[in-house]
Amino acid sequence: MSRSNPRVLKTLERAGGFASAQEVHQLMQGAGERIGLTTVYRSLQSLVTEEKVDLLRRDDGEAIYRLCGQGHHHHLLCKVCGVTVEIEGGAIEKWAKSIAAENGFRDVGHTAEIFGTCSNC
Amino acid sequence: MSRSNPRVLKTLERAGGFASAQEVHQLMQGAGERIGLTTVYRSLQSLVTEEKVDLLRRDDGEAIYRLCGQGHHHHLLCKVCGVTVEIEGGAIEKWAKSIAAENGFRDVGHTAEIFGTCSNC
DNA sequence: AACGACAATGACAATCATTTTCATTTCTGA
DNA sequence: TCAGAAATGAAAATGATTGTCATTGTCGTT
Repeated sequence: MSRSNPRVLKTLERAGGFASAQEVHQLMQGAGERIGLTTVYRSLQSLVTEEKVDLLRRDDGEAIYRLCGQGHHHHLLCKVCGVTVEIEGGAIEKWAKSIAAENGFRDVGHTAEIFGTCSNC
Repeated sequence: MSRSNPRVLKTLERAGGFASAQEVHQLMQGAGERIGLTTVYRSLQSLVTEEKVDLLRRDDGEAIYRLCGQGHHHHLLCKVCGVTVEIEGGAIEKWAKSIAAENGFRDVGHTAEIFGTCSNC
């Protein structure tokens, strides 16, 4: 049931661990690999589900996929140059859990991102 | 040359200072205002340029617009029935500020959402 | 080898937010 | 009032992403 095509993962690595689905597809086509765009999308989705890859967004909303370390974390993003820093979210985890409990919610997840201007920009 | 229609800004305020272009448009239509989707988009773009409004992204890539300088809040969302609860984010504000400071970031903003299953579902 | 069940694939169509086009309407200043 | 600029919005275009579905590959069993 693992739809995460290893060739897609390889290509993402070759791309520097940071590319959009369309770019991964073009890279593979350019390298002579025969693969459909649909399959690239499906593989990337599986990789995200398996938490082997991170799903972020370009400024124009296009999805970009990035190799990342294991575990759940959050991002600090520079709006100017696009650099991202993975950060610990221990405080957030606790906050989300307690808020959810107060309101009787179950099976909770959360998202949190911080964005600003980094020291170089 | 100010294409930032004040009715759009008003509506964004009415929406709690946090909505997508499509939602703003629907709100205005629902309120009986005659306005085209194109104009809503153009107005929101201008508001972003004028830095009266912040442009963020939903998880699915849809653009969401947020009033700047506004004390904002966060949401607790039920994935089943869609009910949302506005929540206080004091802890998050502090967390975001300190993380940003540690990494030398300026002009920081953030997003945070919690989702799960509410007590009725 | 031949079969069947089922997962994987990909060409193509559909969806949906957003942008572009362009004709029409509204404003504004002389 | 009139001309030109700006604003508006309906409809078409765009582009990323998802859905459909027929075909192909894989694998365990006879």
